[in-house]
Amino acid sequence: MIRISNTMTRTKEEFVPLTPGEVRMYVCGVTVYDYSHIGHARSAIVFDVIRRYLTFKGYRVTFVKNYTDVDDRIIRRANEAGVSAREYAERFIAAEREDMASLGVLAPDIDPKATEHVAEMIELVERLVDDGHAYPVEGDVYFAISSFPPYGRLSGRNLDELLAGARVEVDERKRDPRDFALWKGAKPGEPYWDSPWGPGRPGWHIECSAMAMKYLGPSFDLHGGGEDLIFPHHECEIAQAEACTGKPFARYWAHNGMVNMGKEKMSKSLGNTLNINEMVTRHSPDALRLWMLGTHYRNMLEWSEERVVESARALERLTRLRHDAAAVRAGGAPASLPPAFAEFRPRFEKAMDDDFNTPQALGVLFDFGRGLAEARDRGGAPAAFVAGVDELVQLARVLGLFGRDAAPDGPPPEVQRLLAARGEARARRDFKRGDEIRDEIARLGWLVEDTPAGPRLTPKGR
RNA sequence: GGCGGCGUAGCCAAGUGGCUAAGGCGGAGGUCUGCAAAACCUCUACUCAGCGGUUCGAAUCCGCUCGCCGCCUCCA
Repeated sequence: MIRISNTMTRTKEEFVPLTPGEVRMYVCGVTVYDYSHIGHARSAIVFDVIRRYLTFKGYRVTFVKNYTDVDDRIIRRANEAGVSAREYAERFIAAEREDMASLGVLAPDIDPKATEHVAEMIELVERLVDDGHAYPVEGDVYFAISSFPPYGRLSGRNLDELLAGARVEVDERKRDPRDFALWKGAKPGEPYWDSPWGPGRPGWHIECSAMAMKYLGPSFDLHGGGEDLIFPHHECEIAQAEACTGKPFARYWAHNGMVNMGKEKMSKSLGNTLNINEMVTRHSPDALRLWMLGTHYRNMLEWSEERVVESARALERLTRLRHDAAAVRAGGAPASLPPAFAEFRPRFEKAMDDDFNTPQALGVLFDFGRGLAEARDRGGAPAAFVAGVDELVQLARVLGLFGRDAAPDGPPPEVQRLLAARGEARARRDFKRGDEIRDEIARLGWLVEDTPAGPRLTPKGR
């Protein structure tokens, strides 16, 4: 049984999908006006892991993640750059896809763009207007908050507090200052679509309601995103969707914590971001992922290059096991998982079942790793060791780690030649020469270690 | 001001009523080695921000205090 923290109820609840054996989930993607940063990476990795785990548990998962490709900032920056908004957005959509692939994040089943669903949004707005939930004013359309009493439930605020809040913008044309835009009339120089209210473009919130319902139906299982989207974005999504269909929108709401730079949230508006494309040149995707998953997804995570380096170091112990297993795999017949290693999968699942507790799940993996290393050093049954490593890798892959095969490239002939020469020198007990050759091999990028079974070559930086 | 969250070892971080307070990094000692590296073993929080309270029993529940963060505006 999977339990999940539901932002809507603020409790951990048993996860029961609407259709047995099937999960439909929607996650809010990025607004594509700049490169994606570490904060976006966290959200992506968190929901990637949730998706992978649900799949691992046997659910048929449909995963939708959108692109917001029309927005004030896209338009402004595209104008500055002298290209169309569409062209500008496409550039960053391509970059985002590359970034996600480089992080080992699985592509969504569907990744709809807002601009390709304007018709659905117009239809949704029309229905809201017809039903008295929305009203047009001079080419704009606003959602009438007073027509939807549950507004504020997700974020835990009541309508009076919102009014009292100092930062509600005053717009005389709105009936109520808390009303929000569903449709924005086009200003000169802006891209637009024709609508019953004149040329314009959709508001931000409406796109997610429209696309989620188009691909997942009026009611679906899990809606995710960063916790900074709870209000107003997700609140508005609910209002639009439920006012329109009269059906409950998402059953469970999951929100990931922010990545902080120092004490402050990393965000594009604060200008303190670290882009993914730069980070993946400095750190392996697995190190970044291990670092992120070492903190529960709902907690704040402070950026620290040192922590990532530590994670890379921790990872090496497990990576070593993979290499060692690969080295002996060729030898014997495959074995089934020995009983000594049977405890780890249930422990792993127990951790993950409890609101996707990746820090605890990783603890299990490291315990497993210790057990395997011990078995390896004891000698004995290599096939059992290999079977154990296979199990470990399977579990790690549920977290998106070890996506690439261990099969290392063999050492180049030059390195092999040097290794043989070193062996001869050492046999003569000419350790000085041996050490020189070891340094030479190191310069070629390979680490030499002497084990009871002979020298072992490992490519550096793995 | 309103709403939500956090404060656990040198650092990071699980644990949210009762076995020895996970795991990672770092540190100390040991085994192995020509040396090294790696690996393995042992040790590294009598204590969970502070103070009260509830309870047979609390890091875990309640209250207060202190410190920090997020949202209330675009934001993953």
